Amino acid sequence: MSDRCNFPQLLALNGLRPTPVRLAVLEILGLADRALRAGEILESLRIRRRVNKVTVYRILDDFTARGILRRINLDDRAAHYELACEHHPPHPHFQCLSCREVQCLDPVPLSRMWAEIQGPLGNRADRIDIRVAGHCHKCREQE
Amino acid sequence: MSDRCNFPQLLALNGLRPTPVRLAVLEILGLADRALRAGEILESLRIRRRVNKVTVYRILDDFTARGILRRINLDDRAAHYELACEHHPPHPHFQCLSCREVQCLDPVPLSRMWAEIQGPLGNRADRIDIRVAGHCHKCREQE
DNA sequence: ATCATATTTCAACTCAGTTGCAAGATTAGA
DNA sequence: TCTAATCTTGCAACTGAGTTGAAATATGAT
Repeated sequence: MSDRCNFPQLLALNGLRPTPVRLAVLEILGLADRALRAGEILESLRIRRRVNKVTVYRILDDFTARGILRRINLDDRAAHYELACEHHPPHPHFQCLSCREVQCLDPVPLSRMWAEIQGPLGNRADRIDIRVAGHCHKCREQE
Repeated sequence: MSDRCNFPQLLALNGLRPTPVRLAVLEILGLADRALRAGEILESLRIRRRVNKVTVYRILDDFTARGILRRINLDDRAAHYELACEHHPPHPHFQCLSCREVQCLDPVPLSRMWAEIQGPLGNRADRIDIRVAGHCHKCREQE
């Protein structure tokens, strides 16, 4: 992802200054192969620089409101975040009930999903979050 | 639901005593037409009797672990709970982004959903939570 | 009735996030 | 350049939701 998105430009398009913390948040999420918790992002940031958690929470909220990030709610108490650029469309998440690890699954078009669900006539679906809870192949082997 | 489930029997099947708090939790959820937050359940309980929140959290955790209840995570921070008896199978939830109201949608079989998603080979899906965010017909009319 | 176990309570705590306001950085205008 | 307005970050203190450990109470079995 990070190799495909121009983060300074992305920020400029949103009228935001390319500050070190903002860029670092995007880079960390760009390099991750899974959705990260705010705490994980904060930890990564602190390896490089001194950052306050409030700053990170505010950046994450702001980015989510602008559609730069997607916030996903898994079973854990903490929300997870991932990039929401065109190279990374919405997709289901798989969470293993043994090791708690999160995997991103292939995207399913919203229209097909909405047809499958047969949502109430007149309602409009803007987003469909799908969370699969189960057991990953690694944990299943160990049983 | 409540007219179809025998709560004392349900508890007995799970080796649990039919205590007033446990029964009241089930009755409250049985009468609700939507998933409730722990706080809402606690509030309802306190109309009838003096109950400690820890008791309620422990009962909700225990019931969820035993499969008597389902815990669902919507966009709000607090988890929501609903009865998980055979008369009330898992189903997608629709949450309106304008009025925040939650609607229960018709159930979709797990196997069909898992096939649709094409989850990774070797992984086993135990549960699929689907949350649709959008705009309900009532709010769309007002636009 | 006595004892073991199950259930509920209490106080204190954690974790994830939020608030208000101060301090520092950046940009635009005089 | 200096200054003011604005944007961004930091700090301390707080909230809401849930958890912990241990004590108190209730219930069931003998």
